[in-house]
Amino acid sequence: MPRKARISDALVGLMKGGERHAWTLDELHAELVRRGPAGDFSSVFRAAEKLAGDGTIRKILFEDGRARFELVGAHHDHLHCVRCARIVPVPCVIGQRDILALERKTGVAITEHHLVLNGLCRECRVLGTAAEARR
Amino acid sequence: MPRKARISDALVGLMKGGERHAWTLDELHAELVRRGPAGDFSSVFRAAEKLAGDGTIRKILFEDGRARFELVGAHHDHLHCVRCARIVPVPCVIGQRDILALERKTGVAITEHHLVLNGLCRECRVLGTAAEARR
DNA sequence: CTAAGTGCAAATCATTTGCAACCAG
DNA sequence: CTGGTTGCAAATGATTTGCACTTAG
Repeated sequence: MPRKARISDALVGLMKGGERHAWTLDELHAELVRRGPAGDFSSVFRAAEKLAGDGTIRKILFEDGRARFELVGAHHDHLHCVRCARIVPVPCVIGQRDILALERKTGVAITEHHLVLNGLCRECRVLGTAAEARR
Repeated sequence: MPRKARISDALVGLMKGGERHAWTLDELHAELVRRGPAGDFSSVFRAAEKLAGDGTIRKILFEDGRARFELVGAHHDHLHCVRCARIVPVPCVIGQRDILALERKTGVAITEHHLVLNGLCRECRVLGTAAEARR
């Protein structure tokens, strides 16, 4: 192994910090610049891609068209807060039973799922009303 | 209302044709060119955006990073076939009960969801094996 | 007339790639 | 040395926008 993967390590560090659950490349890069290790955007991109290849982190695409990265861990789904745009992990609401029933009914074979719930996170729910969120 | 929205009409026609469930802009444009009305790509884009604004169609983003448009109708979820890349509508497996339980448990407020199942559509399941799909 | 619809070219946005410079083992 | 890592610049790919032109009402 030649040269230390300073950016990769920093990324994992950030993500383990728990300040956010899912990070865009911009957020990762900005935070790296702010916190010190700096680094070029493309290096952040490559480090993230590599970590995703390793299986250390996972890349997910949301409706806003930007990819986000999160640490790989127990399966969970995501709430995309329409107010603060933050991604919040929530326990999975889809049962294996539901999947099996669907496979039987439709003839498809399912290997994984990706559920995004849109709404308000706990913090924003307190600040705004549900009606406001629908605007 | 000045001038007839020839492209918009053609798009709705295509989508009602049912040849596909969800269309990328490229697919819509290509089909328009092939079938006759032709039209510029940006016009297709604008017509689709407008229809989406109307509520006639819906825009969805998938993991491959391209937006797709589908007619608005009864709620359903989507199977993204990992073999033929086609989007297939499937009945929704998420119960209102599950959502309510999640809201109560986590304190979030959910207004809608977007579930993508990855796997094999019925046709591809016959051609390939599930093992092949996991590669 | 007049405003929505259209075409063409150019701009944007987020990513992705090419390539030369670097450096721990 | 060597091959993974980095920075900088330039290329992509999909989408979006600016602007002048067209045409149904």
